[in-house]
Amino acid sequence: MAHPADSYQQGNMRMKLEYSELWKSFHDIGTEMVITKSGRRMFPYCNVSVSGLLPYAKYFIMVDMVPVDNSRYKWNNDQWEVAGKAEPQPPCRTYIHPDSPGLGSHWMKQPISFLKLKLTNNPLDQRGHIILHSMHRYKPRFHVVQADDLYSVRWSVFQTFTFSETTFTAVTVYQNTKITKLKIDHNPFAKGFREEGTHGKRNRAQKSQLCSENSAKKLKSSEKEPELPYDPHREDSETLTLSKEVPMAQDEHMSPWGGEQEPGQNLHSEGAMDYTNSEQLVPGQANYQLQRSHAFGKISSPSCTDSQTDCQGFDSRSTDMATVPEQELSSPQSSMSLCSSQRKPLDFSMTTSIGGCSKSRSGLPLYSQYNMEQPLGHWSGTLAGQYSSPTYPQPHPHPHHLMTERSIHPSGYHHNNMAEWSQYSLFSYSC
DNA sequence: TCACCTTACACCTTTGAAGCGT
DNA sequence: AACGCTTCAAAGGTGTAAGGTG
Repeated sequence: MAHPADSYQQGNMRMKLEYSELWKSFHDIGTEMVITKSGRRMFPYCNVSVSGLLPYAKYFIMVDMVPVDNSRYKWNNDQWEVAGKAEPQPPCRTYIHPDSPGLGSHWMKQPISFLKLKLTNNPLDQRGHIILHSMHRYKPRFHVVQADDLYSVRWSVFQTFTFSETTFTAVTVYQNTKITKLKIDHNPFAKGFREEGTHGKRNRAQKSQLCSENSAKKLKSSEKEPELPYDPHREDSETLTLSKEVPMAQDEHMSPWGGEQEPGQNLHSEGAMDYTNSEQLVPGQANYQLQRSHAFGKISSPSCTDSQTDCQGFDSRSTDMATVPEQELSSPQSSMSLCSSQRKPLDFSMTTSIGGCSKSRSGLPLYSQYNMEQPLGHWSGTLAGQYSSPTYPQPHPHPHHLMTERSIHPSGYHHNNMAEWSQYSLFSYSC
């Protein structure tokens, strides 16, 4: 009988997307996320729960956005259609959860909220927001890295998870009115636009009256309706009360995302990847296990967070992991393969971190970053932006907070050729 | 002309400090 | 003094609409 700790050593890391029913309801229509110059939060926002971490080990939890294809889109005749080739990708930025590095027990205690993650279309952004192109499609990618500090992150194993229902089109103005309505209905900040109350903006007189009404409402706060899933401080994972209010997810083939792109067109097409990478520094076996929260279209119970049945919801229709052969999913180290096997880096914003290089058993360098004394100014701020901003606490005292830029290469953590890698660190690189 | 973007705005929630009572 | 609760104002998150840009 295996020791309980063995399960951790075997890499039973799992990730579950919270509010997946809400995500699906958006996904069925074609999720759009507004991006602004000053940065805009996502709604629905990314909220995941993880399990299988070592309780007393430290982890970084990170998110980046990867393009789902190489196309630019336009909204025409009530549907999205390809409008040409994608623009060169802006500097890839990785949002590190401000609790990082945190103990495994901390991360597993409650769902991990990325509420404060912001998206921007400003390539000169200095606040560390994730830079995207409008009218392009992206998918959030979650990384779990066991590391004590930022310095050691680069040598660590990346467990990467994606959820197909989180795919979205970045827009500056909503294109699909159904999305607008769905956002208004579910986002408390947009309550003022709900039809149940008033229609659109009120004049000042109405506002004055409203203030009085609000005061009265506060006195009756105990009668307040339960709000939709928003509270970032909620410690339980009872997000599923929501499922009563969200339309049942439709089959994937009904989704506006479906059928528009072939796997082969996807720059990140995992299906074309090489999963035989054996050169990674993996301290132990690391299974890539995509955690599905529910079977498709199935309303799960609030208590299913850690249930076994919850772990069986893998559905080839509803997850991008369908592009990965199942045997690959269960093979050791395949989690890194997902990243490392991407032969064409999409983009890499330069780094000022000190050089680092890990070596495989064969002696080949794996993942390295090179010095740049002077970062390109408009690119600075990715990681340091998080740390230097008063919004984000400094998670760990480390000299490398002095870094002005440190972006995780979106396409991988494995390069055999150091010279090849180093050139990425000089300029933004697009394939 | 058109598609897309920026900006200002009204309306809303969240947050945290101040005040008060126990 | 410490704690908990309430109140209130400021900060910040929303979608909308008008105007700007290429």
